Amino acid sequence: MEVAKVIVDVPSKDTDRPFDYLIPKRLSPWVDVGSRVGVPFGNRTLQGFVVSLHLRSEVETSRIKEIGEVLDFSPPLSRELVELSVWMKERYACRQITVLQSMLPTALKGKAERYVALADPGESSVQEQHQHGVLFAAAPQTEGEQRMLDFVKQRGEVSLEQLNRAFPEDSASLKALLAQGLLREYQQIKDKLQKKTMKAVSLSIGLAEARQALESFSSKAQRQKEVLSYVVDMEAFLPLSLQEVLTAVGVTAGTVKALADKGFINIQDMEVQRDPYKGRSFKPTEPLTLTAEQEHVYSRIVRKLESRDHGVFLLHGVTGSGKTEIYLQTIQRCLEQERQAIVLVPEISLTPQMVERFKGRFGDRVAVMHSRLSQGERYDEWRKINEGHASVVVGARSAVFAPFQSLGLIIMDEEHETSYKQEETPKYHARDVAIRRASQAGAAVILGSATPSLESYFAARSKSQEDFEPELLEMPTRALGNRLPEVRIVDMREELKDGNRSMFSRSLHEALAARLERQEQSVLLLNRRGYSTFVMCRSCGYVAQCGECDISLTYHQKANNLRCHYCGYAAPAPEVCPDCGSEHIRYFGTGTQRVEEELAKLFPGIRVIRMDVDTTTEKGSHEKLLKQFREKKGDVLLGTQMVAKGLDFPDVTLVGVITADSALNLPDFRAAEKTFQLLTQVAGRAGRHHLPGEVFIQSYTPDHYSIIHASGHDYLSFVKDELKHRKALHYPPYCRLILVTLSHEQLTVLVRAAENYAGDLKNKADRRGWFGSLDRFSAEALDVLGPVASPIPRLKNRYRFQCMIKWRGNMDAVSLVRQVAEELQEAARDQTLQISIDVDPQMLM
DNA sequence: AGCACGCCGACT
DNA sequence: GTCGGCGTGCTC
Repeated sequence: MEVAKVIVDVPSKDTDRPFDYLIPKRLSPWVDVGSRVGVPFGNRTLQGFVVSLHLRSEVETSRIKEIGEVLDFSPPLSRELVELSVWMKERYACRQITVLQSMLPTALKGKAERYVALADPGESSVQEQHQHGVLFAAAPQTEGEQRMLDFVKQRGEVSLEQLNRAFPEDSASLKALLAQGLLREYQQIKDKLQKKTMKAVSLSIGLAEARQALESFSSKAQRQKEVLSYVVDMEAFLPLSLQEVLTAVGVTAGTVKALADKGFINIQDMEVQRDPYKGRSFKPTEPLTLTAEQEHVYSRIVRKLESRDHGVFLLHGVTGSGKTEIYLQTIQRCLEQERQAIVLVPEISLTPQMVERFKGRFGDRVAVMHSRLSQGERYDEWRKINEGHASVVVGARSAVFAPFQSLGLIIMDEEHETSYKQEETPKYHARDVAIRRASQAGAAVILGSATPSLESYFAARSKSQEDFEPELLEMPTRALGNRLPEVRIVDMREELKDGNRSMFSRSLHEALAARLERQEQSVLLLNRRGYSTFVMCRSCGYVAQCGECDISLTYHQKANNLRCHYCGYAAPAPEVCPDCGSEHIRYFGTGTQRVEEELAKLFPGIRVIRMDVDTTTEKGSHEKLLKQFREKKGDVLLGTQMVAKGLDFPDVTLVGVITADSALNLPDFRAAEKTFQLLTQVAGRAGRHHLPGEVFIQSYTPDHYSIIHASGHDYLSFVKDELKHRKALHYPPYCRLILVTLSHEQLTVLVRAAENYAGDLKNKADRRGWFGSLDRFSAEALDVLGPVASPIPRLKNRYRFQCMIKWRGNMDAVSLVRQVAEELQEAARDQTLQISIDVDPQMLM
């Protein structure tokens, strides 16, 4: 193996291909596919990933450089993941380096740092000396140079940054020393984050000796004596963290340091594994006896596991049917085969409760990964997996890249959740990546949901030519045998007609009152999406908007300001209309804060726990609020979607949805599906245990099929109705979508570019015989819609236009769309024209 | 993405 | 005459 192909850390079109590097002998044992390396590129040093090894290169020998350094003891990526990155780059039309980078914790995103060190004595600039005609030993010319040279000599090597700090404004000396060949400069990749270390205290003398020493302390060093006495007392727990000693004894670090200087104790840096769940104990659990229904499902999956073949299951189980127990027991089988398992969970439902179920069954072998962890914590969990100390990972989207060596099972809970789609590049869908990865590894996939996405369900049912055909497993009954709660739809138009202008219908009001009386708990859901509080002047119609993004500003009561949700712009809330000066400026929209106020008015003394983006920004606050509610410190849990996800409260007997249809009117073809999923999910929240539950859905469009079927817990009927709509309007699952968004600072330039794009694409597709209406009965078809202004027409001072591509068949639509985009960018010769491609978009607004 | 190379304006 | 503007092209 002489040559390595390396993808370097430059995310641009021209560099999105492997570059060849020689592997120097000294590094060859460390270089493998998946290695992270530092390589010279142009005149700088970059991080890169080895994607393949070869005996020779096609590139002219004189141009090839050597790999500079290998950055890890063992490759952070496996061959399997490198292969997966190639697939992802093509499928999602993005750069391979962005994919590779997103497979690793950000701590491993190294950047080059420049260093200065003494030059090797033999290599001093002999050449220059001869040019001067005399041979002389190179020596510093000025006092400044001498001082700098001594500085470097003392330290061995100094980062350029450090040197500049020590000798500000003296780049002349550095330049001279480099030119004379006394110093040399080089670059090294430095990781963003190091392993965490901790100051640890331990005894440096024997225990008996220490006890004796305690007697002889002078009265002047009483504090030191206390410290030593504490350390002796805690002898069984050595080494102690310095921090712990300081707080326990109540002294400063100086005191402990003095004690160390006297030779009684020593203080060292110790590497610590950050365990975010440290200090929490998890009650071990035993496998439960499966019901007949669960047993059936379980054995189907296990048979697949035993075969070690790839297979996908769609597990459609109603809330409470015991899907989690299926997960746990199939993982158990997987581990018995010496294979590992990934459990994907939507970010929002990755609560301690959730983690507990897995830690309880599999203990320390479980690693947890989610965005609430700090960068360092995530790195530690990742290392735990990479070093083979964990064999189960529970995590959000990106856990699909967990570095397991022999993966046996990937479970995706709440399969329909939109958060599985990453909205930043690479814009991948974890479901599709999971299936791809599993097929490479010969692993099984379980997609679990009470309300599977139409795409997955359709694929499972129709055995279509889609790229995956999950086997459908049904679990229609609740494991504990209790009934699904009764759901009542309340027609809010009737309420209004009868003069009730409150946001609570009379029946929900009554039901709430009854719960308060019986001291049972309630959950209230406000689906605020697309319904945020905005500011409008009733006199002139002025609406406060963000000047950069053309988006209505949202009112935040706590800070009393207006904010743009897209770019973060904030301005103080006006008291009079900035346009006409009128005082009739009003804040519109029903936010959780307003509901909370109204509740307090209607039910004095009511204890409301409010959960929304505003109250859950702090780390851990989400969990804290839920814990409070579980401990019955609140009568009502009020919140946005996040209260709907996977929560399980025994004493909740009432669930109220304040406005069911606020999401229904959004310009999104999945609006009905999302409404159905949300309602079904909240409906499942009530009465999971001994107490019967009741659900109220308030709506202004109570006849809508998504609301009616959700109230009947009738997934199949919903699917039937929804598929009819999708088919008629040519939407997934009857075709696939690609959303292309173009943006530019100047509207006219943008419009022309967008029109060119759509035109070029149509022409190219036509030439290949693909272009045509999806109406026509043909296996392959591609339609281009637009260009139109994006639902967010301006963002961060850039106008945005989009084209929607609908297509079906086995064609490579993505690469066509990408190719046309690249050609347009090339032709436009305009760096400021941006084109972004979203394959299988989830967010259309 | 950077960074060098390269060809035209306002200054010592 | 030179310093420097940023357009274009390359990086194994």
